[in-house]
Amino acid sequence: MEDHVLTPPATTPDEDQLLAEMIRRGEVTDPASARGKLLRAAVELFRREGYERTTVRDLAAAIGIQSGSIFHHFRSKPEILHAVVEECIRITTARLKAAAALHEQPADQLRALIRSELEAINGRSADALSVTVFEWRCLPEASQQELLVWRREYDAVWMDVLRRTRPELPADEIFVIRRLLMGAISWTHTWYNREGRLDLDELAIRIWNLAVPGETGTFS
Amino acid sequence: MEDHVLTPPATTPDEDQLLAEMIRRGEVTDPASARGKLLRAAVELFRREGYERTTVRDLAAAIGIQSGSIFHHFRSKPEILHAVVEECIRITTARLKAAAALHEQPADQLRALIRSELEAINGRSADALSVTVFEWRCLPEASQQELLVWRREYDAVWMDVLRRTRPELPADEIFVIRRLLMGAISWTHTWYNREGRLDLDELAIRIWNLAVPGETGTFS
DNA sequence: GCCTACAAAGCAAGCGCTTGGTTTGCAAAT
DNA sequence: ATTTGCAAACCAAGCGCTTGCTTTGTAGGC
Repeated sequence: MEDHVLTPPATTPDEDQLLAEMIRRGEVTDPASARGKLLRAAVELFRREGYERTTVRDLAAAIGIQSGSIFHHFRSKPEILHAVVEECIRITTARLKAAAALHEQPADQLRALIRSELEAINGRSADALSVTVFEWRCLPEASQQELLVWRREYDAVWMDVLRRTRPELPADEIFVIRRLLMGAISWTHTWYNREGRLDLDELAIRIWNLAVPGETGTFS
Repeated sequence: MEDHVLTPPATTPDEDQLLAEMIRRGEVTDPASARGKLLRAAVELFRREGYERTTVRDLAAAIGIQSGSIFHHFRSKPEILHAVVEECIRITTARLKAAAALHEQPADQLRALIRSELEAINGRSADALSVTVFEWRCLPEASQQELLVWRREYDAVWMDVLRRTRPELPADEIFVIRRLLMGAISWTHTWYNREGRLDLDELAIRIWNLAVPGETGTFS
C-alpha cells in the first residue's frame, strides 16, 4: 500500500482486491455462498422496494428457494437488514481508509476521501449504501446502537483529515464543513449519472474546491 | 410585498400570513377541519415511523376515531400520503416564490432561496418535507407523475435565480451547482440544531458563499 | 449416521378496507 | 318555537388477504 517505488500512487484503491481480502479474513460474507446470494438479493430488493415492502417471500423467490428456508440462514427479517447494513459500513470504511492511505498530504487525502465517498454512493455498492441510509430507521433500536459504533469510526477518518487540511479553523467550523460536504456528496445519488459527461474524478475536484480555497477557490 | 417605503424589506417572508391566504383560497386544507387534523397526524406518524409502518389504526387512534372512519375522509391509504406530499410542495413552493420576491438583485434573491429552503427543512414544516422526500417512492406511480409537475415548478424558481446570479456559467454548470447546494441544504436536517449557536441566517450565508464567490469567496 | 440445506404446509397476527347502522349539526318547513 | 329532513361524521364488527415465522419431513454429501 506504501510501495510507491514499484507502483505509482493511484487516485483510487483497488476495490476488488480489498474486498477479496476482507472475505478471506471473514469480515464480510462470501457472495458465492448461499448467505451471500441472499444478502445480495436483499440489497437489491430493499433498495428498489424498501425494506418494509419487501417480503420474505419476495426474497426467497429472488434466489429460488422457499420462504421458510430463509430462516435457516437468518433468525428473523430484521437480522437480514442488520447484516446488509453492517457489511456495507465495514466495506465502505475499509475503502475510505485505503483511499486516505494512498496519499501523504492532507489536501490530497481529502480529495481521495471525497472521491471514495462519491464512489461508494454512485459506484457498484451504491445500492447497499442507499439501503443503509434510507432503511436505517427500520432497524431495531439495539441494532442501531451496535452499528453506530462502526459509523463513528467512519466519521473519525473524515474529521482527522479535515482538521489537518484546515488547521486554522476551529473544531465547530470543521464540523459544519464536513456536514455540508457530506450533504453535497450524498445527494449526488439522486441526480448523478455515470453515463453522462461529468466523470467522478472531475466531480470530486469540484467538491474539493469548496472545502479547500487556495488555488482555484470556487466552482467552475 | 413591494412597499419598501413603509416596511423595510424582510429577510424572510411572513409564513403564517402566507399560509392563511392559501387556506382561504382553498389551496391547502384548513388544519382546524377533521381532514386537516388527520393530515397533521399523518405527517407526524409518517415521519417518525415511516409510511409503511404506520397503519390506518395508528392514524385513527392519533386523532381519536375508529380506523374505519378514516375512509370517510380518504378513499385509500395512498391517497393520504398523496395529500400530505401535495400540500407540502404547494406550501414550500409558495414560500420560495415569496422569498425571491422580497429582493431585486439576483444574488440577494439567491440568499433568500437558500434561507427559505433551510427554513423548510429545519423549520416548523420540516416533518412534512421529510415525508415528501423519504416516502416519495411509496407513492403510486400515477401520484408521482402528477406531483412531479409541482416539483418542476419549484426547481424552475431556483434555476432562474441561479442563471441570473452567475450569467457567465453554462447551463450544465448551473445544474451541478444547484444539485450540490440542494444536497448541502437537505442534509442539514440530519445534523442542524436550532437550539445550537449557529443560526439559520448565518448558515444560509455560509452556503451562499459557496455559490457566489465574489466578496468573501469561501467558508469561514 | 449425522449435519447441512432445503421443501411443503400451515399458523397466528395484523393488514387495508367494507359494511350497516348510529350520532350529530344545522337549516328549512311548519 | 318546534319539528322535520338530511348529509356529514363516526362507530362496531369483521372480511379477505398477506405477513413473518414455525414445524415437520427429507435428499444428499461427508
